[in-house]
Amino acid sequence: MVVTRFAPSPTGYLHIGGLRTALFSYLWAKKNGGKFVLRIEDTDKARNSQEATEAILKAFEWLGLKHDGEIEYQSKRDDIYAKYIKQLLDEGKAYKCYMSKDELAELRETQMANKQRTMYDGRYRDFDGTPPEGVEPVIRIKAPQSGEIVVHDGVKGDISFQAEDILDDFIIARADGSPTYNFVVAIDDALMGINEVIRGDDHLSNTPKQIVVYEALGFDIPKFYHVPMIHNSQGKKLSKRDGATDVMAYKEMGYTPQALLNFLVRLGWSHGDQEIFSMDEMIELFDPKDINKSASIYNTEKLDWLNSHYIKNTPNDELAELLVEYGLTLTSHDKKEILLDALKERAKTLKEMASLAKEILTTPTSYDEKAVKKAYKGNAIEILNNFGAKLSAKDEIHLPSEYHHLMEEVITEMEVGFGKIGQPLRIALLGKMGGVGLDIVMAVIGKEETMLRIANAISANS
RNA sequence: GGCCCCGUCGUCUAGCGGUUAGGAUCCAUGGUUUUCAUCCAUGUUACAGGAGUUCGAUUCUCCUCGGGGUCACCA
Repeated sequence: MVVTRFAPSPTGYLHIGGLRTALFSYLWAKKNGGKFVLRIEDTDKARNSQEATEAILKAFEWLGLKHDGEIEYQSKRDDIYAKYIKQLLDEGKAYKCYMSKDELAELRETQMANKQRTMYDGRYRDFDGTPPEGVEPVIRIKAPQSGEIVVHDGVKGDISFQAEDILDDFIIARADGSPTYNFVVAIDDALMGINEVIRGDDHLSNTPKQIVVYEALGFDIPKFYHVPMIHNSQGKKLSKRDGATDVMAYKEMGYTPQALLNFLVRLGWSHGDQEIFSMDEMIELFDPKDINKSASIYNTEKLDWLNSHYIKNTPNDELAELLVEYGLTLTSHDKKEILLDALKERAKTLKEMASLAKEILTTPTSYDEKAVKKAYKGNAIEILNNFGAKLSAKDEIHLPSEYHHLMEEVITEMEVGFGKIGQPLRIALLGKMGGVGLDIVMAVIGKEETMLRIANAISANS
């Protein structure tokens, strides 16, 4: 069975990059009928927060990503880590190092001055004398000092590291006894049965260290897939400084989960020329072997396109429900079908859609000056009056086509072009140029409101 | 700086020795539209550079250049 995981550290909101690896992991587990584990890596007490964990969960909920089983918290697993630390100590695979932080810093400076690589010199590796007073030791693991470590990566291929280039006896437990990252990930992944690790390739250089832990403990090494980073427009790793990286900000901006997920799945992964993927298709077609080797630059042009695509293809009932979040309640509006049909063709986001709807539904209180100047000349008022009179005479009028017909009657009778009625009427109804078809606007707001707006405009602009 | 990874249109990407280098997005133009948008059509734009290997390289190898990641008692 394929078991994947997403293992964020709760230091902030869920960001775009994390979501993408989470999505990949999720899809791969689902495709294989496996499990997708969510593990909160909260070993750094100073930087973690409960709110951050909740923010991540909230984002998952919005996107419809469900983890399998209970959420695992590393902070609750101290005794497990302690057990393995003791085991390594007993087996002589790890040891106590009494070097102080100051000494370490000093060593590092010397090495830097000599242009050597900075690494622990192993001075306590085989120490059996009397430990210095007043220093709480850290625990270091005995890492191989020579030889080759090969990471079999499903995205990048086999990558080999020379132990002497990158390894030293790294710390697995701090002076206060708490275990460190590279130690606990390996243990957790092994114990939780995670056999396919999909994560950002910023972890690639950590992997040899984790392999050292796997081997010291005799655990099976999982299959790794290191996904290239998402870069900002400067070509650097995407960070919080780059603006909208918080997943929930996309909800606020009016993007749908589908669009965001579809956008993200295509960032660094592809399936031929296909651009649109439903969740089912993603699950069916996703395969980490098709993940790109190179980093991609984050750019929301395509997200906008996808979002409008999904808005166009969302049933109106569903749209009406989604729009409530954006301050638009029209579940009981009798013309909501007409309104939504017109709006979904032009809005790029749900937020935009809501504000467009509000513009239509609200009686204009002011008129765009330039547009008025242009439209209210000649016999514009006369035309409006004519139209108003014809509308007033109608007992029953509901459909856009009926309003359209009425407009046609006016232009035929007065021998003018469509623009002669369209422009002044548009300003009367909406206060400005541009926007939804007038017949639709009138059908949505109804006869009374239409007549009111025409009267308002005539008195304000004649 | 050491180590590691990467390099096809502006962007997301297809390509896996022989293609007029394809699609999408963006942009531009035209058509449709009372307006704006949608929609449709058309168009501009790419194999980082240099050596090899080969009958033939975007594709394989090496070098250069460029970009990125990582080097913590953070995760």
